[in-house]
Amino acid sequence: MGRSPCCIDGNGLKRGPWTPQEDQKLMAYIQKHGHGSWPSLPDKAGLQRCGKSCRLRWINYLRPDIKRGQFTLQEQKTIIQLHALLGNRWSAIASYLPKRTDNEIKNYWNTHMKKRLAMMGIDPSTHRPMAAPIGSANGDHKKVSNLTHMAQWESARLEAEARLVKESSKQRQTNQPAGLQWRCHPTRRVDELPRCLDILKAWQRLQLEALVIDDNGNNNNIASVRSNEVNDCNEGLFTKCLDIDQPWNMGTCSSMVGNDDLNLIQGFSNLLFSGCESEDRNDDDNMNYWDDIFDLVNYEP
DNA sequence: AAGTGCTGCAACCGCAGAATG
DNA sequence: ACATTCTGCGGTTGCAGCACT
Repeated sequence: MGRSPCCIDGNGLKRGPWTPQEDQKLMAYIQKHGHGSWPSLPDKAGLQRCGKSCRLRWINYLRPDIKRGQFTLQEQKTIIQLHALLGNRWSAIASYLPKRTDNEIKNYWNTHMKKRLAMMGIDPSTHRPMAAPIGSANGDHKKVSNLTHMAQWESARLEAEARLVKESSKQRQTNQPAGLQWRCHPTRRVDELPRCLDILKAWQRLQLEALVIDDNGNNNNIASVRSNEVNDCNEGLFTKCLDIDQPWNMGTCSSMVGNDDLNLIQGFSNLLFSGCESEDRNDDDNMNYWDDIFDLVNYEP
């Protein structure tokens, strides 16, 4: 049953790092003939490697449409968000990051992002606050409470994000021009980017800044202040969304985004929490939903 | 300069499911 | 229906290069 490993020791096949000559042979062959059947490729290409090794080398390194090097902030955000939604399904995550391979994303997650989230007191596997965040004293209830609210807000935001990703995916499947997720509105132009996205971006930027500073370990005080700002603002937003009678944390939120945007945030976050799942809605409902969003976007105090 | 420990990443391994005969 | 092969995936390992002592 099953099958034996294709690269067992002593079968004459080479293992370990690829040489430039081997890379050249593999690239030349695939560019001329395509990869075809991987198991038969090494013989045809004159390589002393197993097909599996050739496939891996091509997919993870030699393919011409691969982007290498530092992950951008946007890519890092996307990875965090998709990991929260999809878990360790690296190939699925990679499908949303053009030109990045699942192996590269997996490595990046394991070597960089897991540590950063852990430093923030967030469990990298569940994306929820850990019971005892690293660096905090026992019984630091205020911090844990903030993190809980942060996680709740993040969860709601991810839900919205997931919906947008889904819409975006549908869009791609119908061969319409790909692009930003907000283009899923049937009649809106690409350049009509919603202002409410700025709020989410501001939130994400603050969070990432705190993350980066935390990671360097050079300026933990600033990171702490930043995190608290974000948490306070999230707490205000979240409370407002859940209970309209709760006092709105005007001070902290206006310090972050300015008074002019408060109604915008209120409206947007209310929409996020107003049962905007589109599964059971028809096209008209969806159209109205997006119109509401864009009305908010165009809100001018 | 030499030794040691750590980090990042390319490559490997084993498994599951699809495809094929 | 079953055995075998192929493909793709996620977890893990090994090593080169770097930082530190």
